[in-house]
Amino acid sequence: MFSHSEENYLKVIHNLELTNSKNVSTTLIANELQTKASSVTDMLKKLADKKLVNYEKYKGVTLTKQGEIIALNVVRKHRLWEVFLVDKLNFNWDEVHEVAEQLEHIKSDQLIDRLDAFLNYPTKDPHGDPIPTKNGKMPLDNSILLSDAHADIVYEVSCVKDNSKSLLQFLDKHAITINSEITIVDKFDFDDSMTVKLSNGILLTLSNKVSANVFVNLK
Amino acid sequence: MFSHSEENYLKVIHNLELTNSKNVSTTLIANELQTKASSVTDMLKKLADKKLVNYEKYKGVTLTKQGEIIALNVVRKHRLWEVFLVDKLNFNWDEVHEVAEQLEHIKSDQLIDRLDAFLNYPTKDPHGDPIPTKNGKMPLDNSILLSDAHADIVYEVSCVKDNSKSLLQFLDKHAITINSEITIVDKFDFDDSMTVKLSNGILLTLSNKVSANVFVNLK
DNA sequence: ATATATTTTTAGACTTGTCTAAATTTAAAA
DNA sequence: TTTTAAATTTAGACAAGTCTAAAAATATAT
Ligand SMILES: [Mn+2]
Ligand SMILES: [Mn+2]
Ligand SMILES: [Mn+2]
Ligand SMILES: [Mn+2]
Repeated sequence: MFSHSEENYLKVIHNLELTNSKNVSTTLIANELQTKASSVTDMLKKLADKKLVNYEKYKGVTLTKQGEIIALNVVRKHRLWEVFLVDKLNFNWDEVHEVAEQLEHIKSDQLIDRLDAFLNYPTKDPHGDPIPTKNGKMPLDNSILLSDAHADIVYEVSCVKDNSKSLLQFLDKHAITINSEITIVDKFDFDDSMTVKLSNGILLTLSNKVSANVFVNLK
Repeated sequence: MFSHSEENYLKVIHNLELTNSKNVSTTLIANELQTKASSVTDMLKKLADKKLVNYEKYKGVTLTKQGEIIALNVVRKHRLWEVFLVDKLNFNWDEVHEVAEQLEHIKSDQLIDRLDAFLNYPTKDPHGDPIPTKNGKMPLDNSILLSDAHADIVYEVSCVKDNSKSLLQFLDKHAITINSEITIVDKFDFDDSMTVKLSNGILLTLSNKVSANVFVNLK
């Protein structure tokens, strides 16, 4: 079994492997975990000893197969609990992260299997992120960023990249949720902002900061 | 906020205050927590520094008001999670303890309030133990041990004292659950065993070990 | 290519929670 | 009331996880 701390490191490394370059750097991990670079170095050595990461001094890390399996399992638990909190306990999608951050470390395969069944085998969490399967496969998704999407095509919101309260509450205010229909009406070079139309006909202007954090799919 | 370890100590001390004498001894705590007496002494000093226990060298401990509030909150969370596991995730009552032991440490008042509502404000856990209220009151119960009960009176099972798998599975096998109707037909001085009749008419002989671990109420 | 800045690692320390072994206190027995 | 036994505490150690400050390595800029 692995500690909360080890699990958090593995999860963050996995996350950074997806979004950033191949070899994840010490500082990136430190920022993500709100800790110090020296602490990260210490932990990377321990994880390397346990064959959970490939670590070479000054070169950053990658997860080993074993490390990835554990990371995906933590992500799976995190996202299943988020679904539980939103679907069953009526949490809002901007309120679930901190609690799921704790719940993801509960050790019981039976618990997760039954929770999965209770929730009707969801494939996405409340933020549109895919839930890894029991056998450690992360479902693929061919979404694109709204900021890279084209005008006059009907898309639907599939996922939010940034799970911060401020973005989630912003989207709430403008009635944009997962599966919302959205069409780009106009794009502005000056600041990369855009005007979009929602299914209820309402027109909105979104900054690049927003559109670069919302994934969409062809409807 | 308090650590898992501190919470476990407070919970166990609370438990021992109820079942044993007033001042809880170091060894009792050590046994209950599967740890060493010297570790307990160390922790008692820390808890005393934080004003959570009244501790005098060689004299054992009692919880302070503050300590009791925290202990009752942990017990509340433990028991609510047990209800969740049994009622919603179809766990058997002998399978929930270890998982609840972990879940009881999740920190979120909002989570517990909503879980409580989701479960319909239960007052007892799957083992018949009362669930402390949000404001730290432990509901009273005037149950008596089956071993102290009288013959030819109809009782109902209210609670099990021992939550071990072996007792719970024994009761399962003989279809004795919380709220089961039970009448003592005969008591035997020789080994303090007894013959009881269940509502379905079935007669059973129970050892003292069993009857001394089952609480009943007048029906 | 050399100097400067940034990143990463080491060295040494601290906290929490635990342990063993030895000393001390309290309780029980002779 | 001694003596013996049991319970409790102290002393000293260790692992996990973190930190600060300083050294070493790498990347960037002139
Ligand atoms: Mn976490
Ligand atoms: Mn999420
Ligand atoms: Mn616990
Ligand atoms: Mn219980």
